[in-house]
This record gives sequence, C-alpha cells and structure tokens, in this order.
Amino acid sequence: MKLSTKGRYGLKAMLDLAIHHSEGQISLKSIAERQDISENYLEQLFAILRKSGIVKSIRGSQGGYVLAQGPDSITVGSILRALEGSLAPVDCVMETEPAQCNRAEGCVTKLIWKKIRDSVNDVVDSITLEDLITEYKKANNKDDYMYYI
Amino acid sequence: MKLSTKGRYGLKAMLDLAIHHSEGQISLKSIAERQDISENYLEQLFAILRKSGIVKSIRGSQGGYVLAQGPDSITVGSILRALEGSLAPVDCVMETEPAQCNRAEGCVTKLIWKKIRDSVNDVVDSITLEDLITEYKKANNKDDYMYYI
DNA sequence: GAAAAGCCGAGTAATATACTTGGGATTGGG
DNA sequence: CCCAATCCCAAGTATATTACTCGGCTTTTC
Repeated sequence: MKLSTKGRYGLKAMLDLAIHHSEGQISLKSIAERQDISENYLEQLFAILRKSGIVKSIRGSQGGYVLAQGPDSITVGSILRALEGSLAPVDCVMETEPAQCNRAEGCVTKLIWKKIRDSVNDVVDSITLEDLITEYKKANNKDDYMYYI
Repeated sequence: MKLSTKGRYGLKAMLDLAIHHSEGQISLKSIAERQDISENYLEQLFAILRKSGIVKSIRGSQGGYVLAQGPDSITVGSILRALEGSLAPVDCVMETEPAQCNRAEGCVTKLIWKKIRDSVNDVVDSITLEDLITEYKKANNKDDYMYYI
C-alpha cells in the first residue's frame, strides 16, 4: 500500500512549482536542485503531468513549467492519480475500467476495497496546492521560503 | 498504492476460515482449493497470521487452523496490517518506527500522508470478520454458501 | 506405520521501480 | 545567427519486490 516515488516526488515538485507560481515558468533543473530529485526522472513525471493538463510547458531557453490553473484549483488527488494511476487498493475497484474478476458476484472483500478507495480519494481531493502553501507558510513562518518541502 | 496478494489472499482465506468457524479446524488445503490460491503460498501467509496471534494451528493429521478469537473480535485492519505491514502510504508516517527524513521539519506533504494513513486505518479497523460474514450471507442469500469470496 | 497435515528455509521467475543515457526540437540572449 | 538552456522522447538497465515453488522435517491421527 505504498505510494511510489512518482507520487511522492511529483507532489513535492508540484508544491515547489506552486510556491514559485508568481515568478512565471520554473525550470525542472531548479526544482530538481531544491528538492534533490534527479532532473531526468522529474522530466518523466512532468511529461505525465503535462499530458494530464495539470501543468503547461514553455520550451526553449529560459523555458520551464507553470501550473495550468491556480493553486486553489489543483487538488492533491488530481496530481497523485495522474502520476500513480487509480489510488484503488485493488484493480477490481478502479474507477475506470476495473479489472474483471470471475468471482465478482457476491464478492464481499470488494466492499472493503471500495471503502478504502473512496476514503483515500476523499482525503486527497479535499486538499489543494493552495492549502499546502498555506500550511507551508505557517510551518516555516517566513516570507522567503526555505524551499524544503 | 496497491495491496499485494498477501493482503488480498490473506483476507479471503481468513474470511473462508471465519465462515467455517463452527466446523473446528480447517486445513489450508481446503481453503486453497475453494479460494484457488497456492497452498504452499498460503502456508507462508498463515505463518505470519499465526505469529501475529490471529489464528491458531493444530498440527498433525486432521489438523488445520482456527481463528484465535471470535469473528466479531478480528478486524480487517489487524489482518491486513499483519500481512502487509503498516498501511501508511509513505514510510515516514508508519505507526511504529517511522523512517527518518532529513527534511521532516516543516514537511507539508507529511500531513497528507498522515491523513491517508488514518483514514485507511479507520476504514479497515471498523470492519470485523463478523461484518463480512453478515454481508456474505446477505449477498448469497442462502445457508449453504458458495464459498466464493 | 503410513498418511495427512503443519512448519521451515531456500531458491527462482517474473514484474515493477527508479532511475540513466543519448539524443532531438525549440527558443531567448549575446 | 549561433549557442546554450531548456523541454521532449524513447530505450536501456540495475535493483528490489513479488509471488510464488521446492524439498524436507515434525507432529498427530487412524
């Protein structure tokens, strides 16, 4: 039941991007340095995020990434699901195209997997990047951030 | 964020065992056949469950396993955590000996991981094997069960 | 005493993860 | 106009994990 580095790194990087939202596009290189993540690996994560419509890219020198919407419109859930796929604990209860199971009729454990899925989704869908920025400012109690996330 | 077969098979097997609770000890062979799980693999899972005090074994011919407590006292959470380890989505928020992180101070994403952990635990700790048996009887609407779980 | 069960440790094939590598395309600044 | 910075993309790879299998021992009933 662990999240992979995709979700963990991806969310950290997205929060970093959100914190720098007002500065225009931000290069992956700078995010990678601040968050101590492989830049090449981050590229792969941002390719997914871009295709999901969560970030926009600006190519060329001085290019980078920007949030596609305001931080208050981007939920943690949309980021995690983009990167990790469904957060369902078992494939048979994935939101889209659930895996077929020959014993699905009268399957009792499925009820549990659905409850877990829904409760995880409820948590992550209720938190936006804006919320995290607020928490971040509170925790670090300063205006020039330490960039530690 | 997927559960492994340990958790999935283990819970199915435990529910099977609970359904046959009144019949005394049940052999892994019969559970393996009904649930279509490798018997050798089930052995490993039940070794864990036994060491966790969730089931008791009876050795020798005609031996098998029995629930260590009544189905109403065994939660899905205790079974899943025994088999899967902590259900925390990230090691830094495991209930016991959380992984140390050099950026733990002011870490914002950690708040999310804790919320996910707690909500998953709340779900699985609120469901007992007894609850599942009840659901099972309701879904299958008969007294001699199909044993499909 | 033989068969049926649990117990145990080691081995292994397949899969997934977490990257790295090497290049190509685009664009701003000198 | 070139070049460095940056995004873009596909493929390769080392490591770890998963999901088992295998072989043999121990205990107990019939």
